Amino acid sequence: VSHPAVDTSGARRRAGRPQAGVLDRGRIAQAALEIATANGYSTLTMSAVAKSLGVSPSALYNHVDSKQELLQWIQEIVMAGVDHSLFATHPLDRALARWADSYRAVFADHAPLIPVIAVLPVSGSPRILAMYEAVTGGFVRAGWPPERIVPAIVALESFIFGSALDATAPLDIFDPGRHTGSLPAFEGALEAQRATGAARADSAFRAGLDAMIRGLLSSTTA
Amino acid sequence: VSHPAVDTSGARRRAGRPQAGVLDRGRIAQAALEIATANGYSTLTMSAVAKSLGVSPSALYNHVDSKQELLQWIQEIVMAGVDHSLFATHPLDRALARWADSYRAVFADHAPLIPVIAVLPVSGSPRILAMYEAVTGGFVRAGWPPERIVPAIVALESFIFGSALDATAPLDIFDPGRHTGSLPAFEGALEAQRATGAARADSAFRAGLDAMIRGLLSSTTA
DNA sequence: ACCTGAACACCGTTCAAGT
DNA sequence: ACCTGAACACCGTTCAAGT
Repeated sequence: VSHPAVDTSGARRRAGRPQAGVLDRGRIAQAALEIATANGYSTLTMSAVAKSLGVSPSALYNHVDSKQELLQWIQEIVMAGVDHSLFATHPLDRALARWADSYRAVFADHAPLIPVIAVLPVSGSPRILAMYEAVTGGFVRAGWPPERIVPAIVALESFIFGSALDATAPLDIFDPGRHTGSLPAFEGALEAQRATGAARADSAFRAGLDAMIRGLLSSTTA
Repeated sequence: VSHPAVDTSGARRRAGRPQAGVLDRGRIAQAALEIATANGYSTLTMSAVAKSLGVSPSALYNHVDSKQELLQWIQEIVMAGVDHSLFATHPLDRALARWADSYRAVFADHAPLIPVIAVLPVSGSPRILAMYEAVTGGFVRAGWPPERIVPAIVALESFIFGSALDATAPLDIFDPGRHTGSLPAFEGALEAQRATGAARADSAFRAGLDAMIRGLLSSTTA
C-alpha cells in the first residue's frame, strides 16, 4: 500500500487516520469543548484536558502544537451551529437575519473564542470557507456588485462579535452607581429602555442588525 | 483638621491625595500604559510595571486590587481619545460618525482591552458616564424616542468593538490557502474588493458604519 | 510513535517581616 | 502607611527517558 507524503510543516502530525495511541484530534477537541461548556473557559487548561483524557499534559503535545491551535479546533466545532442554509433558498435579508442570529448565539456561549478567531486566518478550515461561499452566494444572487460583498460580510461579522461579547456583560452594566442623578439624558434613556421589559443586549442586537441590514440593502450604490 | 471617613470597600485605598510613597494610581496607570503602548499588551505584566517604577511587584498591591483594575485605569485614560464633542453642536449623523471613527481608532490600538471593557460596569468612571450623557443628548436633540436610544448606542458600540478587533487581524485573513479554486463566489468577491485598493478592515468599517447610521436614522418608528 | 515525569520559564497574588 | 522578599498556586511548553 502506498501512502501520501507526510506534511511536516505546522502541526507535528496530521489529523487523518487515527494513531495507535488513545489520543487524536477529535478526542482532544471534544474533551476540551466539554470542559469549556460545562465549567467555563477559565477552567480550560491543558492540564484539565489531559486529566479528562487520562494522560499527562505533555502527551497532548504529540497531537496539538499549542493551546491556541486547540482553541481553533473548538472554533471549528462550534461554527457548525451557525446556520447559513437560507442563503440558497431565501431572500437575502431573511437569510442574513437567520445567519446573524445563530452566529451571535453560538459565540455568546463561547465569548473567550472571539478575540482568537476574529484575528484568525480562515484558510485552515474547509467548513468555515464553505460558510463564506454560501453567504457570498446570497449576495451575488441578490445582484450585489462584487466589490461590496466582502466589506458587508465583515461589517456584519464585526457587529455580531461585538454583540456576542455584549451579551455576556452584566445586566446592570450601565448603572451609573453613585453618579445617579447627574446624568439626566442618559438616565432617562436607560429608564425608558428598561421600561420596555426587553433585555438590553437583545434589543441592541435586534435594533443594530435590523438597521445594518436595511442600511446595507438600501445603499445608493447597490 | 478634619478628614472624611475612609471608604474601605473595593480598592484598598482611595486615589485622592498622593501618599507618602513613590507610588500612586496615576503613576502606576501611566507606567502600565507606556509599557503596553511601547511593547504590546503581551509584555504588560505586574512585574514589568513594578520594574519600570523601581519597586517590587508586591508593592503594587498596596495601590491596586488586581491587574484587572489596572486595565480599567488604562481604559479610562485611552477613552479620553474618543471624541464626543460634536453631539452638542452638529447633526446626529455627523457626530456619530466622528465618535465612531475615534472610538474605533482608540481600541484598534488597545484591542486586548476590548474583552475586558465590553463587559465592565461603567459606574466607576465619571468621564465615561459623561461620554454617554453627551451621546444620549445628541439622540434626544434629534428627536429620538427615549426607549430606542440605549439600544442604538449599544449596537454602535458592539460594531465599533468588533471592528477594532478586526482592524488587528492579518491582511490576508480570508486567503483560502490550499482551498483556492473551489470557492468561486467568495474568491471572486475577495478579488473584487482587493482590486479597489482599500484595506479590507477599513472598507468594512466604513460600509458598516454608514449602513448602521442610515439604518438607524431611517427607521420606520423613529 | 507515543507517553511519562521532571523541569523550565513564567504568571498574578498573598503575607510575614521590616521601616 | 508602605515596601521587600519569599512563597504559593498556578500556567503553557519542552525534553530526555522510557515502551
